[in-house]
Amino acid sequence: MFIGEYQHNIDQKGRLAVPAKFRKILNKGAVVTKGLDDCLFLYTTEEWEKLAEKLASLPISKSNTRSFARLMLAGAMDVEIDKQGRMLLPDYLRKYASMKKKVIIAGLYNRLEIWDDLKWNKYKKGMESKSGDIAEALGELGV
Amino acid sequence: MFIGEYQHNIDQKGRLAVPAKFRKILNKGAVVTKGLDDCLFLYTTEEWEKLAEKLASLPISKSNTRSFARLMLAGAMDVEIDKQGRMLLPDYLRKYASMKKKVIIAGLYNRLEIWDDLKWNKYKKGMESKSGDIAEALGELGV
DNA sequence: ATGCTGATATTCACCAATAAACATAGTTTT
DNA sequence: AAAACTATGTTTATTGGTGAATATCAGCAT
Repeated sequence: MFIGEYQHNIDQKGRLAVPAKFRKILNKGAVVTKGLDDCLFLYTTEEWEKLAEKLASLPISKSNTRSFARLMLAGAMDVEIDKQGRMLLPDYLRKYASMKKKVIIAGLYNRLEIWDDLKWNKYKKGMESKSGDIAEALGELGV
Repeated sequence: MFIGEYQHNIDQKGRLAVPAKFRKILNKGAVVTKGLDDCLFLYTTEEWEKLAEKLASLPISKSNTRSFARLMLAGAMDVEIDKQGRMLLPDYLRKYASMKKKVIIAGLYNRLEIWDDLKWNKYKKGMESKSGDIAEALGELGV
């Protein structure tokens, strides 16, 4: 499904061109929402509905699951891909993820993540320095 | 499956010709990922799917599994073998493995590894001098 | 050796995707 | 109603990916 890392620009009107290879699948409908680590999550409508149900069924008694569900559910917005393959990112989401112009679109199998490019690169640097742990984790997954 | 060591060149557009004997099997689709020791891993789509499913099913609520999945999934890219037997390596992966032009393609049974030739030769030298220790370690594994 | 075959390397030309500027229609404001 | 603004759509230029053609090289057979 979604895979890879892509760099794209947001235009003056707040529109973002999605990588050409993902357009077909996203044309049926997509949902953007506030993600974790200051990025945005983008799901197909289908995937989103699965997730939304899970979120809605979380125990409302626990304060942290409650706020996590709120973040994702209340922050969500359905977006359309226009004829040129762009989607309009609402202002409040662009602000949430502190996006200026250059953004990174990252494929994470069942979702896309949209990052401000500076944040992405910082995050990645931090991660790659820990690659020793990764080797071990890979072992556990049977690679 | 994959076996042998081959030296190939990356062309101006970032394309790499894969050894002719592997084309047939890779034609169905392949995935390149960030490997260990600054090289790239190349899997058949089939092999990759197994891993990706596992990664995607990790809980997104935990910060370290989240970043691990990000690194592996976003770091991967699905590639196609064109009619001339070449595949396009995305910029960010070539940078990751610090590849210029000459690269080594090494068969490791269920995956291919792609190395910058300089790194490969350094690495190999280091290994060969340690081969005594390695032999002992193998003994412990019962080989 | 010579010529043949298949594989790799390199170059050029074309087409599709992206970025950016511009145009239009529909709303809101005064 | 006119001006300004917003959202959406269109056009163009540039970039980069894709395909085709040619050249080079190695292995093999005659």
